[in-house]
Amino acid sequence: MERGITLQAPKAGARQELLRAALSLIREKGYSSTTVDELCARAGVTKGGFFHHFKSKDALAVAATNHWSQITGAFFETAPYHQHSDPLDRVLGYLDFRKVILKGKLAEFTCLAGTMVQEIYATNPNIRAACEASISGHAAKIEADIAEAMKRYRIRARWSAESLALHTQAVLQGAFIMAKAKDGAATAAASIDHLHRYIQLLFLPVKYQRTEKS
Amino acid sequence: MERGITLQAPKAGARQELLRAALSLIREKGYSSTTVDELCARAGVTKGGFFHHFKSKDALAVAATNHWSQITGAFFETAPYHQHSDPLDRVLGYLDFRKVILKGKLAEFTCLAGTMVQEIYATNPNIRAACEASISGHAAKIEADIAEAMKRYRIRARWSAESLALHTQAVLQGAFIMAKAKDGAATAAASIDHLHRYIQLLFLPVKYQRTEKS
DNA sequence: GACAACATACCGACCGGTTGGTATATTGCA
DNA sequence: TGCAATATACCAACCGGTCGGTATGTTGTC
Repeated sequence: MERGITLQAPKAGARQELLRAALSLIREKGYSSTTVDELCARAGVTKGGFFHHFKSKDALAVAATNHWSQITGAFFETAPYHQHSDPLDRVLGYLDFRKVILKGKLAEFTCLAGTMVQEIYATNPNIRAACEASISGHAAKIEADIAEAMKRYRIRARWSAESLALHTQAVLQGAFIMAKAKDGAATAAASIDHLHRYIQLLFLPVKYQRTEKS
Repeated sequence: MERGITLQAPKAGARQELLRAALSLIREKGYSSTTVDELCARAGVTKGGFFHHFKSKDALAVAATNHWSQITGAFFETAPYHQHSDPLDRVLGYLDFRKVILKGKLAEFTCLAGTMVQEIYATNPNIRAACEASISGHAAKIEADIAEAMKRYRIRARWSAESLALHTQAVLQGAFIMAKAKDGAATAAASIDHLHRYIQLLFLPVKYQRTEKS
């Protein structure tokens, strides 16, 4: 009896709530300056609950990164740019979409994996591997569209679909750093524009090149 | 009396040695997980020495970032690509040079400001400002060459020299993240290649476009 | 269907070690 | 003598992690 009214209830279970807390806190202040107590407080979970679900703070980081891959995977999967039949339009539409996303606080559009890997690449192989999987996994989705576009437009070039896909991720990660340094997304948006223009130039048939004033 | 043999002596003074230690340690493991004791140990300085020269760990971070700006400023100032008389060659030569630099351990070619800003952008305005100044200051050098190249080749475009210069920095910062995630510089080098190709495409006169198979 | 046995989820006080920082010598040079 | 530079000893707060314990299922057995 007394079903009990749970104050600041972990609606989705303590584990899910801890993962959610990890995503926001780590994106705000990085991994190592995020404390377990902070994570517990934001998740509405006690310390005992934390270590019941995760054997260490590092283990949570790995789980949070995998969770991040899932969340973002689903997010981009349902994004509107997938409707284009032309694969090149999908690639360019992806970039447009990423530009539209640059709204609100920095921690809301920034990448968990890119933020974390900077701090832990040399000290925590497990987290690093999870970050690598997250970034490469996302790049693979774009790579598929790029490869299809190369086939359709009969592009034979020195660069590969894979390297261009990874380059898009590098530009985005770099754009996030610039946004953090400049405390605003304007430079990041401009960088995405440059990348957009680059890909257009790579795919534009010769006869059309330069006609639109770069 | 007892002059004492100073083991691992700070040859260049404690302050300089602490700055040097900060550059290497922060690039290896990030800012917040670098401890004052570690910094002292690597610099061969005691804790009292540390707080004699810097009033806090944060103050050291600001000083180290400014020191970083100086070091890198001097380093690129004397790099060989400045010898080109054509400003576009200097811009492209800069990128070639950055690619050549990608040697050794990750912490040896990675950017201090880009690494640190990710962790502290929301929590430490002073350090963030120092990082911003470092990155923007470096970009300004490249911007000058880009602007000169635009004038010489009579480029009138939607993008500005400033935005392209900042884009080069975004690409480099992103490339560093990819290098850390992938634990190797190959992807970073490929990304610089893409940027190199982009700038060539932007500046290539119409008649030559596409003849070199992108 | 009752009850013992076990598993899962969660709690919060507590621990040993670490952290950034301070207080207080000691040294060496102008 | 005076002052900058360096060293030693120490602190209080904080950190990740442990531990004994409770409440609530779930399962197997007769």
